[in-house]
Amino acid sequence: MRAPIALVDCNNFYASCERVFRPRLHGLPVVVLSNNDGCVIARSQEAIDLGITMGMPAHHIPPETRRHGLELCSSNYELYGDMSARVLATLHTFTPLVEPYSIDESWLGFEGFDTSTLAAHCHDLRHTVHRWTGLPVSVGIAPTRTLAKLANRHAKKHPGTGGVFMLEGVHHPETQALLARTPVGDIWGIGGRVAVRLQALGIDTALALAQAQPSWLRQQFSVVLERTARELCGINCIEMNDAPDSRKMIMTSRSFGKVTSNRRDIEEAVRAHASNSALRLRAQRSLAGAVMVMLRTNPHMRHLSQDHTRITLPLPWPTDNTFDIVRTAQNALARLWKPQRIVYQKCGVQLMDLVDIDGQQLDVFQTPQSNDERQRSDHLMATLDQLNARFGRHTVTVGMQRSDADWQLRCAYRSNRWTTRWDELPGARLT
DNA sequence: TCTGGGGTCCTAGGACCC
DNA sequence: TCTGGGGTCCTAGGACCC
Repeated sequence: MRAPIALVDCNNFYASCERVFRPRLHGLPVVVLSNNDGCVIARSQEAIDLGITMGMPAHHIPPETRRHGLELCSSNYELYGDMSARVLATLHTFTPLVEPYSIDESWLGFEGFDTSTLAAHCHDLRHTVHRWTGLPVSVGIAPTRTLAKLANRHAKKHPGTGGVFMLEGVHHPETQALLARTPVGDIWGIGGRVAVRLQALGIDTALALAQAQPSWLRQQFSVVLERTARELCGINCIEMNDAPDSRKMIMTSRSFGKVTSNRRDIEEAVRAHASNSALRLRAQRSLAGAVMVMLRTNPHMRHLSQDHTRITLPLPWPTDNTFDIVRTAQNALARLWKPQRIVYQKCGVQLMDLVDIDGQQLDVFQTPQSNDERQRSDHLMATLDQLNARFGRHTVTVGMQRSDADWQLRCAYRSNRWTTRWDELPGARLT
């Protein structure tokens, strides 16, 4: 087969991260909750076995699971992000072609590798990642990404594989058998809606989808499904891209710790989200052309009046300046604000029309910013970022942003940020 | 009391133009 | 009776992913 693709995926990533520095959690059911301790977003195998499902609201977790030693964790993205970077660094020692896909998954390319020893190479990779980071991973190897996803699931499900599974050629009986066993809804790229429609047409396994006429799939569904079907046949439709493009939009949104109709609180949250989006914008060296502010009530509280509203305002010129972005976001909020008392649950600030900082182009209607202004702004932002990096994220903020306000997230069960904070480093006792 | 956040891509349909 | 047609751009919404 042509140069295969591997998918490396950390097993139960967030739950596994929680265990690395707290060995007593091994063997216990561990659950990681979303922001605001809202719902379940990760589970250890023991928690899965207790029937705790993905997305289950925290207050629906059956109380009897506590008897089994259930450990609840608030999400600790600082820890997960750092652990993810360690895994990535390890992967780079095994192949130059590494394309991060999500916080816990990467695609690996093996151009020029000897395929007869590739599986052994990946077993070595798996052991090394575990030794260097403490995290268990699974590896699926196949001619296309869609097949690598299937191979990875197989590796994870069957301990006999030792955590690494390489799909032989597409026409190999073993591959055909795997496709025949895979429900169509378990294929990467096929969600609930499309799965139901496919099943109604009698296509209920990966094998049936692979055997369907691509042009018919395109006509009945979309080019996306057509590509998926081709990938199942071993035809690569998604090229490797190890230099990921920068983001096309940047969004920061959070639920409030407590629902609120207090305008001052919401203004404060909007300032914080706008500042955070601007920081991420500078990190990827882009400028934004517009700001969108979104405000939403709690859709689960049907007895209260509902409001889901947003507005987009242009920035005076493409900018990464926190002050300009915060000011525009505040103006947007003022325009959105309704005089009736509405209880809001969430707000967000999205930066749009992003352009590369080095290749920016002005719109005919935009006021150019003088070089002088531009330099002053760059200098100010660099100083702001340095202070916040050195002394903590909230050292210098635009307007008031209290860290203990009601709108701030709840996170009652957060573990230490073991690897990124001096005052939270793990300790060892010598006996 | 209590139900996440951040992305991408595709498509349909409206506005507008000639 | 009978009211063009085709291209492009933009936006909103759907679907999916982790």
